[in-house]
Amino acid sequence: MSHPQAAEPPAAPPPAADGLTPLLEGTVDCVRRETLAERVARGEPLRVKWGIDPSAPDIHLGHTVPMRLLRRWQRLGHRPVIIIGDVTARIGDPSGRSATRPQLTPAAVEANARTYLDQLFCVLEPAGVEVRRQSEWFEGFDLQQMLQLASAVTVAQLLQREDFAQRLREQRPIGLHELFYPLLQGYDSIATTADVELGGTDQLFNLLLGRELQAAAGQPPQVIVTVPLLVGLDGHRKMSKSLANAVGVQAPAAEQFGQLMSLPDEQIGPYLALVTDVAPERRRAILAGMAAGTLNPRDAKAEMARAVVTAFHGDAAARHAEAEFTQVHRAHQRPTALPVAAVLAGGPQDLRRLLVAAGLAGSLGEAARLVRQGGVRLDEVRVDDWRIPVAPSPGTVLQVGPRRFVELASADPAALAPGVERT
RNA sequence: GGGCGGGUACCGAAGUGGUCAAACGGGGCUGACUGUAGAUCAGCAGGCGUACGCCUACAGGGGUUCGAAUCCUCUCCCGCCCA
Repeated sequence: MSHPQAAEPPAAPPPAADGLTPLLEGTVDCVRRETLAERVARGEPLRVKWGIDPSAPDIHLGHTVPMRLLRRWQRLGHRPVIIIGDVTARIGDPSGRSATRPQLTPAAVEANARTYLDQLFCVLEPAGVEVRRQSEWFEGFDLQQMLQLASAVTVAQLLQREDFAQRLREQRPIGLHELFYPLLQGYDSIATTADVELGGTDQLFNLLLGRELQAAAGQPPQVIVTVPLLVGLDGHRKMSKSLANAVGVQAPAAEQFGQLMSLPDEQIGPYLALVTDVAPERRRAILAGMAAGTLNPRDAKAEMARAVVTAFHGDAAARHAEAEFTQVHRAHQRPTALPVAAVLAGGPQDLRRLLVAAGLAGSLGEAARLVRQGGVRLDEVRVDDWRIPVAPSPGTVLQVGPRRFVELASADPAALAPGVERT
């Protein structure tokens, strides 16, 4: 990553003589704070733009950092203008990436865009939100308009962007289409007459370019507000679906809880600040407790995880997820509900084939390896030789590793043993 | 159009005729330990066959050779320099 952003909770903002604290608390940069202060002082409801590319099916926790800020503005009387980047998603935002992204097909983008609409309102309140798609204005864009847009900036200007500059330096490819990304995003601000645009700190370049394009189009340039980037579960890189370090807002409660528990301890503070509503005093108490050694980081992390899961699934589901987690990972017991695999033939079977059929191994070789390494259990009893066929009865629990469980059932539906619970 | 350097497993990257199913790092997985799916330590890691073995794989095609990721050739793709 070219510019890893420590997602430290930002320092307390300066005393808010201009009354902007409620709008800017927890943010990183604000470009043209004076402009913002004036307009807010006049009581103007502002059009606050935030864009998201439907480049993956799920919105994740990282997206919710700007979304939560947007919600705050919304509650203070401003209008969220959400841009679904159904055109830029086909380019793939190269921000902060060191490689060209694969381009998505329009159909894939469309499918993702649909799922986003629901997910947005996991955080935002629907009333008064303006949701727009880029295709509304780019569908009819002609070459003339494209060239005119492109003439507003220079190549040198675009190449200042750190990820482009870095790739150029390292002699790695930069697709010409990628240079258009900031232009398109900037044009969105013109099309929606944005007064303010929010984004992660990695978006600063794009956001600033939006100001220039607006000015060139005769519009007052938008105010820019950036928020810290949320570090992913690996504890180092920005949360991103493609880095497989993301927590989906629609993931099941148990999965979210477990993923959050795998977060490195140093990120507990940033997560509390960025993706929970835990009060600042409580946050400080938690961090102080960990520093003093009086609070087990595991418990602090569990509190954070519970707060996050509660926001998406409610209190009961969050408590249940925590209880299950404790049961499986601390007490090393099976979870209360298990997936059922109808794979039993009724006689002795090759354990490897059972594992593959139950979806616990990808190949016979992998299955053999899991058994050899001692990772396979039948009803809690380790089985370490796959060459001896096994004949488990329906209801037996097949386990791989510490956290993958499957309840075995007969492959023949007619022979389903009575009393076997199907889920 | 010319010159040069590249394309290796999920990712990055070694290897430049046999001992290569391919070093090393990351990611993944298993075990031990534990405060968790965290940290640390150990190990595993193409597919099929219950050892020996076979098949597929080092951008793609063709070739040389007893034998090729490695040599030749054509094609495709990427980067740099020159035009």
